[in-house]
Amino acid sequence: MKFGEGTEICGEGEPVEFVYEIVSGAVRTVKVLSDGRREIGGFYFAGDIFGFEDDNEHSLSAEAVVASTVRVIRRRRLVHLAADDRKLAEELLTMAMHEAARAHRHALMLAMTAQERVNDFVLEMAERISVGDLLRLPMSRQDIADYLGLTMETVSRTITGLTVASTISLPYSRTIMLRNRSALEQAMAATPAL
Amino acid sequence: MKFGEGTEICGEGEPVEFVYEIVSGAVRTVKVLSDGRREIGGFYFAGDIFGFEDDNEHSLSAEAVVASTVRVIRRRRLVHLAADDRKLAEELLTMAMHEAARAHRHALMLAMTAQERVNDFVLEMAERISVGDLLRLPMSRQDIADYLGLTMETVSRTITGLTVASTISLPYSRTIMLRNRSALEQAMAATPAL
DNA sequence: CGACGCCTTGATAAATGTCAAACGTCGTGG
DNA sequence: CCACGACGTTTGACATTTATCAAGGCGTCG
Repeated sequence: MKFGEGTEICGEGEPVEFVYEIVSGAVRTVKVLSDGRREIGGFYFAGDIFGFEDDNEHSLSAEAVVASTVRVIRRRRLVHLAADDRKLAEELLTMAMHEAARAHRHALMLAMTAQERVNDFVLEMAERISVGDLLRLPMSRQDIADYLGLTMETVSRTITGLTVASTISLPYSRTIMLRNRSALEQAMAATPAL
Repeated sequence: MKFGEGTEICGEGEPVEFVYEIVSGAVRTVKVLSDGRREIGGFYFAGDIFGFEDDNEHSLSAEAVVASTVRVIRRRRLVHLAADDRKLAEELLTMAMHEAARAHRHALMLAMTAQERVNDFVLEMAERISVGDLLRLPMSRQDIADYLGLTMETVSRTITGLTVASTISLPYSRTIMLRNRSALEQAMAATPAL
């Protein structure tokens, strides 16, 4: 199935009927609060699976960040298949644990400073969708801000700071050239304490 | 196995050899950054399972918040059993998805204001370990702060605010009487946007 | 060419963190 | 039994970070 930019793929509160695998494009999971604030739970790219939840309703809605094609699988069917296929069952478990790990990482990141969050974001995206040192972001500054729990302005200022420090360069606002990965990594205090 | 207060149950970076089920007590998962900041990934209580991760190493260490007894299970054994037991396999999957949901909720909470985080924390703990309207917290203010991404002082001030508003009362610093749950819930703007 | 949306930059305000001190509780020892 | 000391918590004054409000620039698409 295809979804245009900004289109809702599934809505918060809807029953979990399908699981989705992204063929191409990018998807964000979104929660909108009653006062208008918006939070993004995560971004998903080609090859990623989302919408696989245990509860009966989706806890977040999902929207296409850019025009995307998505493979839709019936949840019941998947669970049914897994009952007979040990390997598939293991894959599902692995996937769920990866999702948990990603959410945990997201949570830990949100407890850090704006600078660290942006650094972490750039590194995360670099791992997931960069081509060499070239990173093309499909999402807006507002999307990034809502994912990082910051404002668009703070994100923008922080990115500007990275270009000033020559850690990255920014040929277009959504294209990042990584010039100094170690500077990004090292600015992240995260270290296993001995 | 028994662990005394503050004891490490498993360390960050260690291989994932065991999975743990809490029989009694309380456990926190912890990450310490190189500059001394500490983050708490989650709290676990009697009946909860923790340490079930996919990667080869634990991403966080786990410590007993209070003296606790924990059942230790070999991870390999569990996976092996699940291969033959469809029901167990499903339970594991459900558990992993619940863990993911909890982490997602934690992340969304960290993007909110101090007031909302504390409200959410009180409600979460109320759901998990309160007896009626009486909530006895096993963890210190510092633990709460590290879980909420705030400072101890901010947590303390916010809790004081709740007592002033008669939303709760605080006979002892670690004992909370819930006087007005709806005030807590309503102060949380989280609503499915229509 | 013009208008619109997105991004950046600037000035100021609000929230939260930092540093420091006082308070209370609890356990210990006189 | 009371006094003391240690530790966790609360409170206060002030600093810093980030948000808010507002304006300007820049690129894109009609």
